[in-house]
Amino acid sequence: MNVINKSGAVDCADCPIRHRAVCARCEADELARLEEIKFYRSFEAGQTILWSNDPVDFVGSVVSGVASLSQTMEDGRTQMVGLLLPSDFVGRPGRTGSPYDVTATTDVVMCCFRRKPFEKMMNDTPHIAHRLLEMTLDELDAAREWMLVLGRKTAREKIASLLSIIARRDPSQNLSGPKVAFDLPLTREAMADYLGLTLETVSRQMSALKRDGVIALEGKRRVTVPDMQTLMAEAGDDSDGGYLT
Amino acid sequence: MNVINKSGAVDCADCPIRHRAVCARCEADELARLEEIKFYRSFEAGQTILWSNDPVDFVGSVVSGVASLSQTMEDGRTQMVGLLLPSDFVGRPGRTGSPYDVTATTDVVMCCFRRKPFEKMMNDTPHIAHRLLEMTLDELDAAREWMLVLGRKTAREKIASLLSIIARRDPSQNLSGPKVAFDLPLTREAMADYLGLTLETVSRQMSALKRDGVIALEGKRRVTVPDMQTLMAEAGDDSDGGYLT
DNA sequence: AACACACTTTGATGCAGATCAAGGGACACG
DNA sequence: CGTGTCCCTTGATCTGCATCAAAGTGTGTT
Repeated sequence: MNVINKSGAVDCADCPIRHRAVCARCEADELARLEEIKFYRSFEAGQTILWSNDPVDFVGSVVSGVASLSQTMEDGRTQMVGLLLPSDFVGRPGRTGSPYDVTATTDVVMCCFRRKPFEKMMNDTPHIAHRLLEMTLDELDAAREWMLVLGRKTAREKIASLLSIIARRDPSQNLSGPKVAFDLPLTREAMADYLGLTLETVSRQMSALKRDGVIALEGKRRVTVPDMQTLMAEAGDDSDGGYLT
Repeated sequence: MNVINKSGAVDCADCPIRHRAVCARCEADELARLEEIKFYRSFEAGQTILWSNDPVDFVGSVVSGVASLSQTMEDGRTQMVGLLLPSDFVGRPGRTGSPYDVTATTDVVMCCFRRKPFEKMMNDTPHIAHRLLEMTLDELDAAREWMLVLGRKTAREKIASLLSIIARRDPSQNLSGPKVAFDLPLTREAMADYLGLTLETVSRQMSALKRDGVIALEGKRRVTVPDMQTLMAEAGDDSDGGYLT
């Protein structure tokens, strides 16, 4: 089912997510302890990383790629409830399973820790627990921002909001100029599941934003945003970055 | 604007939320330190507890009553993003403001801690930080469950979901029998803001659930649920409590 | 008792997005 | 080279909820 990453053990010091993941605050000796309980796993695009309520014996961080958390009702309606980008954490210390399905939407590499020793370390060292609290509070804020999108925004605003978020979190951006370009890591259907729409509506609104010059498309996935301010205005967000009063 | 609670200092040992709030895990000496930095504040129904992005110098717990977190767009559309019941925590250590408006929906009493000393205590004693992490993870799960409601459920299912949640969290329930009764702490408009609907739709669906015998109403606010299983089926949730596989 | 005010209900109509349906482009594979 | 599989786009129609409008209920005030 899952392929052990061929690159094998990477030194934490060289890790691309070293300064943003749950281990960001760890000292050298703490990293050494983490190295002992860590292992890498790779997942191909489309693979399920874990099923809701299935017990698992690890927690971990996304090192590269994009994964998604989703919930499905009995009749098949599904809602994505989180997008996991590099450095995001998977699993909940103290629980043996996730209430959501976790799926790789692109190829994904994860840095996993065996659950029991990880929980022990959380109790021993405050750095990990503090960082996890900080990350969880950030995720809660993101989830609440998303509730506004789901509950009150129009289809066009929803699409613009999703594109803004992806653009903002894309590491390959130089945010100096207003112009921005990136690859969508999601199919139209995944976008629909994230936005509470149908894939047809997503497609139509993408076409509309393109027709209106808010975005440009090369192929299906490559998106260019000529002016980020315009996109954010379409999203219904505060016109500025939103941090000035 | 705000009235200091006449009851003055309550002994933590007698506090009604002692075992569920952020202080749940504290030892006697830690409680003593908290007592030194705590104070009570009361708010009347409808009062704003704090405005989004306004700096505040305290964090705290809801002791009694119900408050709500909400976000508002420039054009006035608003979405409630959290319901704060007794024991829930308000504020984020390390930040001076909340990104949401916090409003009292009923009369509310809060147990507040001055920010700086509280943050210091979080660093000194792991009990508070651990409890806060646990509570934040629970809130994140609740927010994600709500995303499914907002994104994928019909108006009728949304109403049934809200009623289920309020019934489940109401402390005055004996959950032995299938029959349950409670007072709605929310106006139709507040329900609409929570569910991403208009107040007219909320009213219509309440009437429909009543007509169909799923709920009974005495006055506008008192709700009786003859059979909790039926209500949960209407909410589109797994027929059981949802914890058996 | 009469009125004001806040909240709720109900009815009539319109529209955004869902649903149903068909077809197009890119890529893999025999 | 043809065929299958994914993914995406576009069109036609339908429908659930929003919107606009009016009237009902309960509570406090004078």
